[in-house]
Amino acid sequence: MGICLVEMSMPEALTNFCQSCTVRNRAICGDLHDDEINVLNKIGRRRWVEAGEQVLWEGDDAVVVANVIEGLLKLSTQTSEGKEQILGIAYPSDFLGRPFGETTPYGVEALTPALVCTFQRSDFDHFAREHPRLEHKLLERTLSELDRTRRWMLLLGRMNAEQKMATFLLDMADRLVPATCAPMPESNEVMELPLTRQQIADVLGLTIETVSRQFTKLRKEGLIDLPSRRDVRIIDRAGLEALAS
Amino acid sequence: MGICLVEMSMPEALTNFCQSCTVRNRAICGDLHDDEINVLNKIGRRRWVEAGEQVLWEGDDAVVVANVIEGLLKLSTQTSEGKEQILGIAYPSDFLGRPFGETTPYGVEALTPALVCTFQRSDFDHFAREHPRLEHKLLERTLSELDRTRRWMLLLGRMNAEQKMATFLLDMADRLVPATCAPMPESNEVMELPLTRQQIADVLGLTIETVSRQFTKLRKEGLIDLPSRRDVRIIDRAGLEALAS
DNA sequence: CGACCCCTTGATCTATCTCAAAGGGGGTGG
DNA sequence: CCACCCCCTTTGAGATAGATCAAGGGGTCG
Repeated sequence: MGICLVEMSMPEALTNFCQSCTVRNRAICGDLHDDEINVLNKIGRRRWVEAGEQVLWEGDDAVVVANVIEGLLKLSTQTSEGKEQILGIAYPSDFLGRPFGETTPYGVEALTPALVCTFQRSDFDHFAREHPRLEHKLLERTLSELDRTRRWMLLLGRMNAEQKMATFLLDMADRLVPATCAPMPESNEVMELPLTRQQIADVLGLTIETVSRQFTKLRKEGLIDLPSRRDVRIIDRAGLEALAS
Repeated sequence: MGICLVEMSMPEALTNFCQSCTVRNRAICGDLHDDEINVLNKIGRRRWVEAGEQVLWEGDDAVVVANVIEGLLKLSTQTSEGKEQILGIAYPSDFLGRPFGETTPYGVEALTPALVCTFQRSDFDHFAREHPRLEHKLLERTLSELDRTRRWMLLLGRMNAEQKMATFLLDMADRLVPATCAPMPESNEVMELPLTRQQIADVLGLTIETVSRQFTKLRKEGLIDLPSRRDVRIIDRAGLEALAS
């Protein structure tokens, strides 16, 4: 569908990152003209974060927002007792943080090494208000994210463990494809999960043991294969879809 | 906080509803100038819907969007087996529907008699793209709604029935106040729930029996009083907050 | 007055959680 | 290169919160 460029290793001395940004066409900056991009480039800063590194802290004053350029991150929050709920996974071109807000409403942590393009929120807010095309892109993205989040509410509130797992696996299979430049959904392709069993549990509102048992169950039923801890091969997509219903 | 006008019963012969709209200052049209409002007024249509009446159907082509002027509505979706999950409650000044999208992602049904200001989505999209101030308001509203929805994910995924109920009651107490023009949170004020027990269950991802038992439990513990089916008096707000944690 | 709907309460069942212990797999240090 | 260790995962056994099934109560409306 979209053009999927291989990242060029540019000499980092080049100051205008945006010109060579691999996600520019998909991210919210995609509709800006070159002169506008140049202004945005001046207020943004690229940063690599390691897997496991925290990028945004829940409850902090919302001082930075960011665009994901490469890698995967998780958005999460927790109860006062420390039970975690993962609110979503951020993929390349996704937007992070809370523009026009006082506090960051969720924590963000890298699941893989990730490259993010960060902005001071005040700079970003100011720029956005002056560039309706950027605000429009952000609006479309936020509306889509709201739809996705609401669909996940149905999973959390009304599905059993089996339905949750099937839905999760299909969702990952769909979303991981564009993120990894893979060809079209070869149903029997192996996908590498960016999440541990515990993190999958935190996405689905389950415990790690239940997730593990469901993996085993789906494998024994011949719907999936588990070549290694992190890898899953979907053998019977239609079967999973029937479970996810 | 905000000014809370008593709705004037205007002669409906007046064609420019916007000029006297009780939610105009709070809704997304709030920042428009008079001439812009006049254009918007021409493409919008006011409509009363009865309690129980469906306004938007999940999965339909997204042909209309709307603003809530008066009354309360529920947004909901369901599993293929028919289990319902309520995704949120829409209050006066809230926005309904999916601008810039193909299909309506959730159903909308009035909980009370409600007055909505509807637009053909194509008209609205067109108008919005030409009026950045309106798009900005819509963006802010969508961002807030996303935050709220994500907070609810923590409830659905990681809270037990007691925590869900306490959180629900506190949330309703907070949100019902501005909607009903009541004075400041007189903690011992009775609030009239706009939801049946079944609908509360559908908000919280529980069954009606569990909701009923939790109501009884909270009443016996002296945290709330239940003067009638639909009425709740919060007796011990701090106690509820401790449970909601 | 009766029917209907919504709500409450009780009894039982079960999906999932909790607690516990035993595999691997991969990396590190000897 | 091997062995050990650590962490993640799997599996088992038992406990339990909430679901399910069932029955009865009470308010409201025709």
